[in-house]
Amino acid sequence: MDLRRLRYFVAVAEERSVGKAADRLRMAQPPLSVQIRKLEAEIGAPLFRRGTRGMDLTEAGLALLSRANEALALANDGIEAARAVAAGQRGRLSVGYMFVLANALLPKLVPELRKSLPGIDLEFVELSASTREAGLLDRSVTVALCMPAIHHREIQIAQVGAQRLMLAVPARSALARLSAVPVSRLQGRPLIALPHPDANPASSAISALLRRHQVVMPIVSRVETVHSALSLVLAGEGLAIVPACARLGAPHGIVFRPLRDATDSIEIAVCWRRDAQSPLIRSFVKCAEKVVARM
Amino acid sequence: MDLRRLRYFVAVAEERSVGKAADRLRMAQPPLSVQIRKLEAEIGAPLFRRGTRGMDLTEAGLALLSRANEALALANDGIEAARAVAAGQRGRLSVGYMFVLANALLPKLVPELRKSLPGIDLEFVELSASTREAGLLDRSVTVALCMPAIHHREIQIAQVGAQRLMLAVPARSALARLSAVPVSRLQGRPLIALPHPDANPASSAISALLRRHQVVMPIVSRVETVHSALSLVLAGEGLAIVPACARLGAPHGIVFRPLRDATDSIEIAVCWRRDAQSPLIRSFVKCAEKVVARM
DNA sequence: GCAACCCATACGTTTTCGGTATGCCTATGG
DNA sequence: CCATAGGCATACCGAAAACGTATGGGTTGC
Repeated sequence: MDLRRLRYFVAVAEERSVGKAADRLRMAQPPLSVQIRKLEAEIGAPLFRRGTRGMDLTEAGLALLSRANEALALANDGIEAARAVAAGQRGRLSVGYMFVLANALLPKLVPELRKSLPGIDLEFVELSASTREAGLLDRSVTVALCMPAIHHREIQIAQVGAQRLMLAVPARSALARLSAVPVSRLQGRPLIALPHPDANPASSAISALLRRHQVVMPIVSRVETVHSALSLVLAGEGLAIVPACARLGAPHGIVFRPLRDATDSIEIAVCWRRDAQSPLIRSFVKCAEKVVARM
Repeated sequence: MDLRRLRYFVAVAEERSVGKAADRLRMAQPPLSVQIRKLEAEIGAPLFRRGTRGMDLTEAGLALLSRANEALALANDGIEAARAVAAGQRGRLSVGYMFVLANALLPKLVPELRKSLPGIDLEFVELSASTREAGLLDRSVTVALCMPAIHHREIQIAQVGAQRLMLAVPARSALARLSAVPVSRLQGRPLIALPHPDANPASSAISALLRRHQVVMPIVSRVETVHSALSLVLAGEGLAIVPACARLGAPHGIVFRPLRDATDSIEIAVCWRRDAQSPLIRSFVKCAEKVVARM
């Protein structure tokens, strides 16, 4: 069953003439005549009545015509759809994000994406530090908004911005009275830490900052998310060093102070599988850059 | 755009492997690999991710897959439908009939057709003596139940029965008292005639009968249909010679009497275009014969 | 480090398709 | 009644596409 034959058949049926159809198809009349007869042979019944004034569909031919048209349309539609998806004009984009970025980014990012990527079905999935890598690798998300980036052989990164590190302290703490806290003042104070540096470079940025200032903070707890850290700060367990955007959505009773003499920051990055590189992802990165820039 | 390529594509997508798909398609692996790449070249984007453990659909491939499946199904469906129509297992049959036969035949014919031709859309169209031929020639009806048959170069005939000619007289007429009327008693009586013999052989059967008995009946009216003739008989305009089946549905006040010494009859025939010959028509003829036999 | 698996490439053979030339049939017109 | 024109079918040839076999390269797994 060849789609070309169906196309030829439709042309002949519509023109009611082999010659006219051959003209429309930019081919000679004899081979078209042959193809029509081959189609009839394949079906086992005549599709046309040959008259002296042209060809006329039989009932069997009429039965074939409508479906042949639909089949042709569907096949064309299929390749067009595939092209559109490949070009990033249509398709699905599953956006993973870390909760600490949600309040700061999503309210502006989502409308921006809907505007920049019309025709794309968007899905948003919250990722945790421990699942974000797997989510990309098993393709359950197409892109991930991470802080910091995921470093992995299969994963590509585009940094779209950065967040300064700030100190989170209880509002009634003595440190809260300072407009900016010198790093040296942290010496010996208990730290609520994010996952171990080996697994999470965010935490490693904090370690590097402390090490550079030769400050030691004993780790009293390790938590999975920034907001869990803030909860423990509020509970008086210790202090936390977190990206600035964590202020949004932070519980009452916590205040954020810049660290004097420290401009360290954590990168905000878009991450995706190398082999999933596509125009859609490029567009997403552009959107993310734009939104982060005016964050 | 070749349907074969789509079939190959679907096989590879389902088997997630060129080798397995080639096996299923009963072909070697290399040409299948080539065809897939040609399809990708035609679309302008990769449809599969090649891994070391086989092939995996990309988003573009996924977009194509569903429509490719539908297109394949439609194409198959189309050729199956065409075959079914050609075999008379599906399709449309437009049945023309003359009103004089309707009361006698249709109540039994319609259920018989629905039973014998399941899957066929039936349509019933009343034909007049003057339009029945055109109805067949322009294919607005597929078959025509006629009395008598249509004689035409393009039209084929199957006689399925015959109806004796009977005399139609007003109930209060003197002739109505006879159980059978000798043809000689018709001498000189006014006749309500059907269309001229040249155009209508039914009328010519009546002429032949009268001529054979050397009886002359002056023609007082010519009417289009048998039932119009009966109306004029009831009005006292004259007598009519009509097929026996005209009794069914005849107005009150008319009686029908056999003609003594005359066994003349008019054929009931199924007529159809020669070039529309089909299993469906053969089945229809069989049904008509069966129904007419027990009429 | 070798075997197994899987896809890609190369090349020769076969099938299929398209073009040209031509024939047959029917309608039309002088 | 013959001639012409229009339309489809057939025959033959050259070109393109597809298929099979042989083979290469990369990765996984024992």
